Amino acid sequence: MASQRRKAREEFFDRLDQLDDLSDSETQLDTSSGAKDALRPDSTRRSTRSKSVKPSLQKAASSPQVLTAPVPPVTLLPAASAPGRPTASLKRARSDAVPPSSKLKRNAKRKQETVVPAQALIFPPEMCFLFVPNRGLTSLQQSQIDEAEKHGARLAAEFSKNVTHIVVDSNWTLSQALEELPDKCHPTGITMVNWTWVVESLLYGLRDSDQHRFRVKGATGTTSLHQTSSTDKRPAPSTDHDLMVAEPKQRNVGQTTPQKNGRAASEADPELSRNETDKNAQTDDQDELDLLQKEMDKNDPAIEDLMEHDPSSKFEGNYVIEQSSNGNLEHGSFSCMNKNERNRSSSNPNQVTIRLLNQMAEIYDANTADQWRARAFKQAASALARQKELVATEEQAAKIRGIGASIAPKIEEIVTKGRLARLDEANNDPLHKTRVLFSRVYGVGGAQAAAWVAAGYTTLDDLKRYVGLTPNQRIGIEHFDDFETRIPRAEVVQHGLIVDHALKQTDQELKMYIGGSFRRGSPDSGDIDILITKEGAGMEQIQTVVMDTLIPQLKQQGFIVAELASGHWTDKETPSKWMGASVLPGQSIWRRLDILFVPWEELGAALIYWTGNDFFNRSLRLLASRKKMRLNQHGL
DNA sequence: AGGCAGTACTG
DNA sequence: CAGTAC
DNA sequence: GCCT
Repeated sequence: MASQRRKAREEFFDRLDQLDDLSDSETQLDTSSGAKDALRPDSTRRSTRSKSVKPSLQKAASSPQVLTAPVPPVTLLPAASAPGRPTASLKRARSDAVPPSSKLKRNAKRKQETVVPAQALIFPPEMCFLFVPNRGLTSLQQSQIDEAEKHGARLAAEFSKNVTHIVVDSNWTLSQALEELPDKCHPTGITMVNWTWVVESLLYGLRDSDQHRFRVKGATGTTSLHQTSSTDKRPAPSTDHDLMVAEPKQRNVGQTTPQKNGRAASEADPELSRNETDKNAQTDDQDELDLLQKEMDKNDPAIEDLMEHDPSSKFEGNYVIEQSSNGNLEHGSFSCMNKNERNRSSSNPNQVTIRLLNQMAEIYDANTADQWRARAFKQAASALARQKELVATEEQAAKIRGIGASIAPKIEEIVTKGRLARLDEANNDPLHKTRVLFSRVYGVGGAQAAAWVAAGYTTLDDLKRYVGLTPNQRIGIEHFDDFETRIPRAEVVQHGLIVDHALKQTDQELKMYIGGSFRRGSPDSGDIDILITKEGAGMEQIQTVVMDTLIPQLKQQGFIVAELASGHWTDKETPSKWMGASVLPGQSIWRRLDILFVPWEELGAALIYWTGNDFFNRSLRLLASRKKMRLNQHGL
């Protein structure tokens, strides 16, 4: 029995290995494949969590290390450099060597590494930074500069010929920055970047400075002030595949990624379905990012090495056998088996339809009894998001998986009339609208919203006066707009840095990962998910450190402004997460922050879960359950 | 007709 | 436990 | 509401 189960699990992983082949070294799929070895060893350990690690778990326990091995550890966020492209790293680990091509590059760094032991050189020695301003810095900025220095940054006290990079406070404009510089200085040929560039480089390795998000406010990118990035790329051309995250999605829009069976690919982002602002995302970054990607692929032979060493090929046989013995599990039924589909958001011709369908979903979502109908609308919308052509007729629509007899005509209606009667109907019903509004409050669902509407409340202000609010709901109302505002990627990084900074003061060995849509490469996120782990540590240990030290410290410094849920100890269970809100210094907008306590052995499963997206997770779990297994955030 | 992911936290 | 969130 |  036990061996059967093990075998079944092996097969499951073989399928995941197979996915490596389908996956495109970006987003969810490689996360799962990279994490799978960590996941593999034990599923029952939850009950034995506090016991010592069994020998069979060694692989799991060491897996993140293995993943990290080929790249120099980044001290600021040590773990960050590992699993971003787990597929790649895993493959490298399996072939037991750094690919020759990247060996060369890394050897070039060896010298400095001995000078700065245990530190990864991020900034090559020829770079010299002038920070603007360089006085009156916040302590956070100061610590970031220190960190940069530890990673090879040379700092200039004032402007000189040696300066290669001028790093400007992200809130400063170009003209403000220029005022800080000596009159005569005309920084031609000097790269001007904003603070984010340094921060992201610290986190993920040297970033290409020639990207929009690193541009100094008010700079036009092509001025003489903004040198091209070629000099940046030379010293460390391959840093990108050390990322813990996918690059922002839009970059690959131009790439064609043929589907296995003509059918559309993965489900859409939750972001996509929940928030249409996503869809207007930076078109202007696309070309740039696309070019960057091509450039990197071209410049980085390591990528080809990885392809050659692709281990998935050896599982081909298994895959075929399994398929024939499991006819039901037709490949196309599981979105988690599909390659990530890019080319959705901005360029999708079905945008209007998608938006309206998602509004339908939101309406049904506000009604607990209609959760499945809501789910169907969301899935239909995400199916449309994968279409490359406009779906205009009922017949076209009905052919798409996930769109059936009821939604298909609605799609035609939307395309021909530009509106959906059923939706207008709901929107014209004030009670309906109010219910939807209320259910958007954090801590309020369909049941509560309906009850309040029934009780005659009509506005959020009404609710504020209502005494029966839970503390969380009150926060949800007070910060209704805050929590609905998307968080730019750069700000997610800032939150991560602050947490990491506090973390390091507590225990150098604590590691953190930013998960969620950030990890999938989204240009913005709805909330911030931070996983905290430590080699060899169990849930209790992480929980204790975080709750006793980290959270209080972050509260004290005014970063954490609210606690929404922090769990409680029971006989058997250790709290596994903390949920709350944080604010960046000098800002006022509250952000939803989740901190997850991840036992070292569960890192693989946790990364799968907390990278998502939702549809991917649900699909993968469904697949597991069809195979008589269960997948959750702790393991398989 | 029955399933649709699986778990954690609050009150 | 129901409701809510992830 | 869709799929099996």
